[in-house]
Amino acid sequence: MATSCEYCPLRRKELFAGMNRDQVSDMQRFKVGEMVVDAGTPILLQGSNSPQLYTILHGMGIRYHLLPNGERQVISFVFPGDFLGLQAGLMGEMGHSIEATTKLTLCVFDRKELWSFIKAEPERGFELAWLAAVEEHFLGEALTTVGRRTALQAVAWALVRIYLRIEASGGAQDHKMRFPFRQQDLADALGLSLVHTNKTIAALKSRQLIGWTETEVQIHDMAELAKIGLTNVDVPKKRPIM
Amino acid sequence: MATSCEYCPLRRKELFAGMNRDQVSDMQRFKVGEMVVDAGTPILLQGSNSPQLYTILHGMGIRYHLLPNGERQVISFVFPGDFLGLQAGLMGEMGHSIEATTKLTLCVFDRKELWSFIKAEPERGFELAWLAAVEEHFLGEALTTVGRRTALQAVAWALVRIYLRIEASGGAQDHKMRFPFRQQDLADALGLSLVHTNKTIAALKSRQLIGWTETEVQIHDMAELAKIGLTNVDVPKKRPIM
DNA sequence: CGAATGTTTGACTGGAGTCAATGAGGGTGG
DNA sequence: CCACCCTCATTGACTCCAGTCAAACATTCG
Repeated sequence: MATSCEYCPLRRKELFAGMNRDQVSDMQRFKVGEMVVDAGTPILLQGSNSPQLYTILHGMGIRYHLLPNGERQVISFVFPGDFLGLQAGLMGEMGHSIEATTKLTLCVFDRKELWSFIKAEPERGFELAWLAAVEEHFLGEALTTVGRRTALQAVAWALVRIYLRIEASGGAQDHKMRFPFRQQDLADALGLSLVHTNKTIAALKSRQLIGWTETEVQIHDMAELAKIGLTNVDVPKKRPIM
Repeated sequence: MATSCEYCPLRRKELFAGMNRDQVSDMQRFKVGEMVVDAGTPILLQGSNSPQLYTILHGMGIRYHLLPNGERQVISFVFPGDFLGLQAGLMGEMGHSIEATTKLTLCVFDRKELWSFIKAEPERGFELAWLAAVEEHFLGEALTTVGRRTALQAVAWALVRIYLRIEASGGAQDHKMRFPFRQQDLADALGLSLVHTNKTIAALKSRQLIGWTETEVQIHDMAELAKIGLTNVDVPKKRPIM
C-alpha cells in the first residue's frame, strides 16, 4: 500500500519545509509508485542514467564513488528525506553509486516528468536547487574533514553529524541511534583504513564518549565529542523534501 | 562599461548551454551590474548571507572552508562561468568563503530577485539546480581524491581537471595554461602539506610530465598524467550559465 | 559445524607531516 | 640604485600518524 503524499510522515518533521496543497497534489501526480528493496541492493550506478528518481521514505544507504583501481570513497550516508538521482536527472549521468544499507522504502518518480513537474510548480525547481545546495554544503564540510581533520577529529565529526541527521528524521532518541553501517563504511567515508578507524573508535569508547553495539551507537558526551570533532551541535537547517 | 548579456562572451563557449532570446533578456534584467575586484579580495564569507550573487566573467579564485583551529581546506578553484553565492541564495548561509586569486570581473545579481527571476522563467530554476548538481558532482570527485588518491595521484588529477576547465573557458592552449594559484593553495585543496606538494610537483617535473613557471603550467604528457591521476581527459560536460 | 562477514589487536612499515634553512623574485623607501 | 623586506618556492633531516600485514575472535547462517 503506497503512502499518499498528503499523509507523508516525513513532511511533518521539523527538518523538512512544508508544502502547500497544490504542491502536494503535484507531488502526488509526479510520484509513480513505491519501491521496497533489501539491504545490499544497488539503487543507482555511477556512470548510469537512471530513468527514475527516488526519495527515501524509510531506511538508510550509502553513496560511494569507485576509482578505476578499485578503491572506494563513501561520499555520504543517505537518510529518510534524501532525494536520489538528482545528478542523473539533471546532468544525465550519476557521479556515484547508491546502495541500500538497510531495507529501504523509496518513493519513485519518473525522470521524464521532472521538467513538466517543475514547469507546473516553479517553486519546486527552486527547491530542487536548494536541495542540491544542501548537498553541496555537506560535501564541502566532508572534504574539509577528510583533508584537514585527524582520524580522531574525523570520527568524532562524523558521529555528531550522523547523529543529528538521524535524530532529525526520527531514528534516534536520548543520544542513541540506530547505526546500520559497518566500520569499513565509516573508514571509506573518512579516507581512513579499517584498522585505524577501529582503533580510533576504541579510543572514543575508552574515553567514555560513545557506546557502540552491533546495531546502535550511543553518544554519551555530545558536547565533548563535538569539541573533539571541531564542529557544533546545531540542529540541521530546514530543507525541502521531494 | 558593463557587458550586455546579449553579447556575453562566455555563453558562446562550448562548455556552456545556450539561452533563448527570452532567457537572455530576463537574465539582463536580473543582472544589476558588473564589479571588478583586485586579486586577494574576499568575495563572499563563510557563514554570511550575502545580498548579492555573482557570475565570474573573467579571472579565477578559490572557495575555501576554515576550521575553528585555523586549518584551511580549499573546496575548489573557481573559473569564468562559475556562479557564486548559490548557498547563500538558497539556504541563507554560505558554507565557505570565496576569494579572488586574480583580478576578477563579476556579473552582479540581486539575491532578492532570484525567486521572481525563476518564477518568470521556470527553466532557469531547473538550470540553477543543474548548476548545483555539477558542483556536487565535482565535490564528490574531489572527496575521492583527498580520501583515496596518493599525493602523486592527487596532484596529477588536479592538474588534469584544472587544465580541462581552464581550457574550456578559454584560458589555455597547446596544453599550456595560465595558473595563478600558489602551491599552498593546491596543497590546501588536496589535503597535503606545502612541502610534500612541492616535492610531488618536483617529481612530476623530473619525469618530464609537466612544466611549471611563475604564472603558467604546461602539461607535456596529458595521457600519462591522467593515467597517474586515475582519471580521464574527457572535455567537461556542457552546463548552464547564469 | 564449517563458511562468511565483520570486529579487534599486535607488530611493523612507510607516506606524508613538521621543522628549519636557503633561494629567488618583486616591491619600495631612502 | 640598491639594501631590505616580503612572499613564495625549494631542499634536507627527522618524526609520526595512519597504513599494511597477519591472526584471533565473535556472530550469524545454511
